[in-house]
Amino acid sequence: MSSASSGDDGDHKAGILRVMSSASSGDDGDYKTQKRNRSSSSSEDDDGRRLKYRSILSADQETDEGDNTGEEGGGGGEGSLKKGPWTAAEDEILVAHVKKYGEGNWNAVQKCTGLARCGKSCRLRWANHLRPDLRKGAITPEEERRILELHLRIGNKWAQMAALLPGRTDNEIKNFWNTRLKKRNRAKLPIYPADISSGCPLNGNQENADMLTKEASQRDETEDSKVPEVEFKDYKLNTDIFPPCFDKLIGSLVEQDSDLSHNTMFMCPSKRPWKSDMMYHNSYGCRSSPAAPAVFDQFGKYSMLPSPCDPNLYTNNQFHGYDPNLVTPKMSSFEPIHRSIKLEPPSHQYSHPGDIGWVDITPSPIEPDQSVPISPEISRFLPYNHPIVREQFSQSVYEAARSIDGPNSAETTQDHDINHDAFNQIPAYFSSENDNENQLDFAHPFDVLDYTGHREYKQ
DNA sequence: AATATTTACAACCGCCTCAGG
DNA sequence: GCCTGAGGCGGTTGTAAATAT
Repeated sequence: MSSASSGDDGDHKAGILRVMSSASSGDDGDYKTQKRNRSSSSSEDDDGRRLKYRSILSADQETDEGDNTGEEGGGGGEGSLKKGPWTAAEDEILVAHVKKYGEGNWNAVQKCTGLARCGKSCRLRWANHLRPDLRKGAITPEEERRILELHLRIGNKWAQMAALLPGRTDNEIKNFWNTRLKKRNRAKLPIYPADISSGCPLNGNQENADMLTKEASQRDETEDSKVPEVEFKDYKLNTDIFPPCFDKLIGSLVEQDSDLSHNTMFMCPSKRPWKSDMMYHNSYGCRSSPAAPAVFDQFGKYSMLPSPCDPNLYTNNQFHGYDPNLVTPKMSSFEPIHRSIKLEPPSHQYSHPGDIGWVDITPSPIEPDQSVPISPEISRFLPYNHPIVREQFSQSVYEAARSIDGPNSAETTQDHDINHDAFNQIPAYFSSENDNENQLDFAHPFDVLDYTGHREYKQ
């Protein structure tokens, strides 16, 4: 303990220095890491904080312990289940029980051991603290990046994130995220660093979540609890599908409007997955189809483009494209959300400003006679990465951008700094007929162009 | 030194899904 | 189809410690 505290001292100062310097640089800093390291270094096997917590609460705990022993004898009645911090003795009992009977059937713990804890509490205690495969200590920079990327993709799906971060618990990740969010909110920093927000698909997406679930289960099957480092790097636009300008485009959307990028647009809209839903809201609060086009190649798979929203949705400061039914004002106690939002199942409607009722935003089905950017016989059945398709698609995007910004601003496609309005014209794919998930991998870039009706490029 | 604020973390709560009867 | 219990998940709260003022 004494050695730990002397070590703490050094860390302490280093921590302060680092905080100070990082604060001025606007960086997140390692304050938390320092603090956590200190905490975890005080105890190898258990986290120091909990020990301190326990000792501080000793008076209370003593009586509890007494109650426990007395309870077993005195038989605490039904309703006398204990709450609050777990004691070492309770931990021992629970561990012994799990060793003997395995996980599950948590309600039996109380009956078998006399432990005055409800099944839920036992499960939580085991899962978050007693499991042997838990990874103690601070969240590493790699893990942090991973968390950011995952959150960007799937939102507040802590359990799914935990499945992809071996040794970390959903609670841990959630706490980490909330603290981080609060901090960055206060500092008026964007939630996601630019390199992540511009390189990752957007969250709140069921496909992403499902994909990650599969990923996690595959990881479970195949082993090893180490997250391959390669997954932390090189997130980039899938240029097999989209021209490089899209990278800028999406990045610029995130970056240019800090108000948009700050909180709202990436909040996960749903508390629960809706497995049966074929239509999903993306991070813009708009519905998307599972068959929406693949854009990014993270994890070697594809994610989704923003689904077709009314371009007007993006032009207002209030960002009306966000379905007010999707996020809750009680999202958290520290008000990370600035706008009126709530968590409810995805609606197939969105509230139009000024409208009392609801407006169905279901796009009209694409009419075959009007939506043929290029010969459908060719483009629609060519592979998405076919050179012809790529070339023509690239040209189409260029033309689309030109049509918005005018011919004078028509630099090269790659250099063109597509502005917010231009983004509104980004074609988004939508088809209620293409519900087959397999379609995802074959979503055709030109399908994307149909929706917005940019047909100038039609040859 | 005292007080206020921030941070990290554990634990609980309520809701949900699912399986079994 | 309904009910019930178990388990899972995400949101929230409470607390000590660390840090700032």
